[in-house]
Amino acid sequence: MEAKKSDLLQGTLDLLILKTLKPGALHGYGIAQRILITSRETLDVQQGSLYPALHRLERKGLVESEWREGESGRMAKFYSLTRAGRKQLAGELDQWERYARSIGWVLEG
Amino acid sequence: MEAKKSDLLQGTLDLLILKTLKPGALHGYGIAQRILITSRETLDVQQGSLYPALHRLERKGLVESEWREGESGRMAKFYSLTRAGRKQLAGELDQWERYARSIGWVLEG
DNA sequence: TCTGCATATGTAGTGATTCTATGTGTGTAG
DNA sequence: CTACACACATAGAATCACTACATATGCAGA
Repeated sequence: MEAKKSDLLQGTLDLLILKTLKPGALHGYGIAQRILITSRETLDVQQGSLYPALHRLERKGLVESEWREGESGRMAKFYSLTRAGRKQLAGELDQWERYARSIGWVLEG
Repeated sequence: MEAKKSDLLQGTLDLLILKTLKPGALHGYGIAQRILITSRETLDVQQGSLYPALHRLERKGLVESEWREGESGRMAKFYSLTRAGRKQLAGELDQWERYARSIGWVLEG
């Protein structure tokens, strides 16, 4: 119903998630927090975007999940990269760089 | 039916078009050519994306159009930026830069 | 001549993805 | 005992780029 001021560009969320999982497993909530921090409070991933994205990535075999107890003593679903996920991350990193460079050329052009 | 490997990230097409129109009026086909050239053959805007985008921008009052004879002696619809369009362009340029920087932080983080 | 190609505009339908809004439940601090 | 941060999830709406298709013109070459 509302303005849909799309915080994230479509297609970049997967990249952010995969990159955030690279150092090690994290639960969904933690992924969003990590992205918020590393982006210096500029990228706030909404829960309604995050969880569907994680399920999508899992369905594609890029991440896998496991329920474990977190540091807070609470159960949470920890996601980690699969081998395919690491490969996908490398590809998406490259894609992003090439894309940003292309846009840059047009904006300077 | 097909893989939907989305050449362009959603939301960046308007920016590319507005930027391309900044130096002066161009017809749709010419805009796509210009983007292809300035992006060094990396961004190929499809017709099915281009024309809806132009109509969208016109409906929003960011560009205006006029049928004129082109250099080829053929009639074509020339688009040019409105004042609102120039303002929008400035905003989108800024947004893109901030967004790309944010992504960069996460990817380095 | 006529055949094809680059030019030029457009629509319909599909698919992918992010958003808002909402719902559930737990552990802890005041 | 009451908030609040944590933690997961889905439904529905909106946006937007893509494929595929339809139409038409001017010119070059066979």
